[in-house]
Amino acid sequence: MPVSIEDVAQRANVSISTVSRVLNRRNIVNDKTRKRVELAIQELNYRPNVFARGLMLQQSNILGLVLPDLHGEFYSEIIRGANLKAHELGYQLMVSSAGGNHDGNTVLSAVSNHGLVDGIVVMVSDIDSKTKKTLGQVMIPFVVLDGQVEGVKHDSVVIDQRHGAEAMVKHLINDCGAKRIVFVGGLKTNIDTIDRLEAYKDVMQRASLPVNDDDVYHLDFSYEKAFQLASKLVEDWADTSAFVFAANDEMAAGIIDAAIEKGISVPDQLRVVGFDDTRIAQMTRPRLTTVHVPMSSMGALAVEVLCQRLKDPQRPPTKMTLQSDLVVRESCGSATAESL
Amino acid sequence: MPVSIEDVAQRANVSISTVSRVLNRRNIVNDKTRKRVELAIQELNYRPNVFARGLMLQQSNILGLVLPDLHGEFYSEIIRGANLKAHELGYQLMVSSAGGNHDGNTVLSAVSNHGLVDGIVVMVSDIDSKTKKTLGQVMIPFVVLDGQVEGVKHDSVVIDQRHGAEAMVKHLINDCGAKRIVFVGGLKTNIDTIDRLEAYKDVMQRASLPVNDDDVYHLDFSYEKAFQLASKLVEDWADTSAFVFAANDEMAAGIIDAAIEKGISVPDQLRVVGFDDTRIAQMTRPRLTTVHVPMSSMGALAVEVLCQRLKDPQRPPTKMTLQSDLVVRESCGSATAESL
DNA sequence: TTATGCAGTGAAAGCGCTGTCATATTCGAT
DNA sequence: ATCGAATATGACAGCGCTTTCACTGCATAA
Repeated sequence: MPVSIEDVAQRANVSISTVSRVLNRRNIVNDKTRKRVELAIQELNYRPNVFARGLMLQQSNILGLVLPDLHGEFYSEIIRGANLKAHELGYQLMVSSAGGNHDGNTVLSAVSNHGLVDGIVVMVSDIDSKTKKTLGQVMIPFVVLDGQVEGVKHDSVVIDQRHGAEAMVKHLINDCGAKRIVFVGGLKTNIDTIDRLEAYKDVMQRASLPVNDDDVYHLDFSYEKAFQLASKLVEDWADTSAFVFAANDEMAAGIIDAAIEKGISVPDQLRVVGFDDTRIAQMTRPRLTTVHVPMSSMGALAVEVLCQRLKDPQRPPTKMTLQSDLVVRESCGSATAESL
Repeated sequence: MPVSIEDVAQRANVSISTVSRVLNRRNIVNDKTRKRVELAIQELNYRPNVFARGLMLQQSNILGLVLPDLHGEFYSEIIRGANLKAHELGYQLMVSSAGGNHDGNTVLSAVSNHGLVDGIVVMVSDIDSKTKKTLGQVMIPFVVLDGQVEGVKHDSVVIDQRHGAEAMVKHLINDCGAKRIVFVGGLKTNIDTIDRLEAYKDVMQRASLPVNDDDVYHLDFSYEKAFQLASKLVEDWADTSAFVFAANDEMAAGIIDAAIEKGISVPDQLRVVGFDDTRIAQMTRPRLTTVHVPMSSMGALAVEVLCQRLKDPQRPPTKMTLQSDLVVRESCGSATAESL
């Protein structure tokens, strides 16, 4: 049933070599012959077999995208950006989640060493994940999204989280008059959490404000956990005029909702800010002051860098940095709220 | 650099046939020989080349997932469910968006006719999309998610939207005392919109309530559009005690926010309900009464059905139906709100 | 003894393609 | 007429694998 290059050759009355030449636009094929071949291709609706081609060329035009998880808007946007750019550059995208109940390594090494994909974009959000070790063994080009892997040469695309995080904390202190800021992060080993927490501590110290370890919480980025935590603590926070800096928008939303449930008004009695600037940030009331992270750009840029490496394997490792920016809305009680 | 079956054969001192036999666990290989081969495989960290294998076997263990769009939590959850199930069954998933500025057909036919994927799951949300026509030409097994394609035999996984939609409208009328319900849908040609609108009209008529065409709006499922529309109409709606039935949660959220902005209280002065039961539904205040659609199950089930078809190409076309259920929260003003 | 069967293995034929090399044709210049 | 170069095409090897078929021993049956 599947039509092969042989069929096309027969119909066009040429050899398969000529058909191949037409397909690959390599050497010049006589105009008339080319027309004939192209017609045959069209009539038979012929598509070159990817496997045969891959076998010869040792490449597939498929890129792998391995994320820690597929849950939520954050990853969804990365996928979207990556997918768009991949197609733009003539590649297909294969998405995998390293997490879940599956062993990330399995997936990763399966995908990469199979020779199926030409290169991969990996997001490593956990500081000592096994994924990192596995990456050391990966024989194909890969770019690390939002992280670094020691001892292995690779390209990377990172977000300058510090910039946004620092701007946020400064804003809370200088413009909103914060004296106490509670930090609600993700897991202790999570790279993003670490970066954001450090920025928070730095700015606090520079502003001569105390950094109380009791004011640092490590959850799992989920709405529910944040809601639960806040349900217990929100009254105390409000009483002490504390600000809450959540490491993502979802947790910020959970905290706001917990506050509302306790009859505490945000931002009048409690100020809460988030991180990421997902659409959630615009859906909470009050809308979230947050740090904008260009998620789909991350995906797109990572794919782009990967493709460049594929084109030129010799180029020195690149590290691209994307900026994160403070977005001021209402949840921090600041006067300078942007309009919708 | 890449180690081939040849290398393994040499190291184990056997022919490649034997190595292949060990790999495929087909004919019985002598225990001792097998051990030797397995050792060699391990020592060399050998992985069969996917292309060579695909070329012989005419199959790749890759499944395609083609969605109308990759934006938002709805699709993200489908991907997640599909991905998990695919890995569970030993397949890789390739995700494509038919939408965007890319021609869905191109992607679809490229993916399918290339012979790269063994089968595809396609979501066709537009009633007369070109995708449908393209599907007619697809030569590999495919399952349609949330739709039907006339004239072509295929499996499908659908959501019984009517059930949920009817339950919703009945609830609004019977339990909440709605006399006028405004319907805010997606595009006129969108399958889901059509289903939900029909259910809405049916129930309205059966309840002897007027269905005013002016009360039916067609937007694009986005928060922003819904917000804009509601900003103009929300006061009129509130004055006439209208209920708003939005065809997804995002639009419902936009409408609620527009109302709040105009100083109209939800659910006291205006009642708004959504559809899908994405996480957004729990993040709005008041939380959304909505219809739960099992998104990740959709993805998983579609993959499962596809794999069954792959195993048994002869089996008659299946149509699996997933249920949608009313979830009552606060935004409809009903007394029977569930707790968080 | 010769025939028969069977477990275990190797040789070799492709799968559909690309790319190298050889061959055929044409044309301008000797 | 003869040659060289340029142009256009075909024959064929080989990518790494699976699978068929043939072959080798060795045990059992006739």
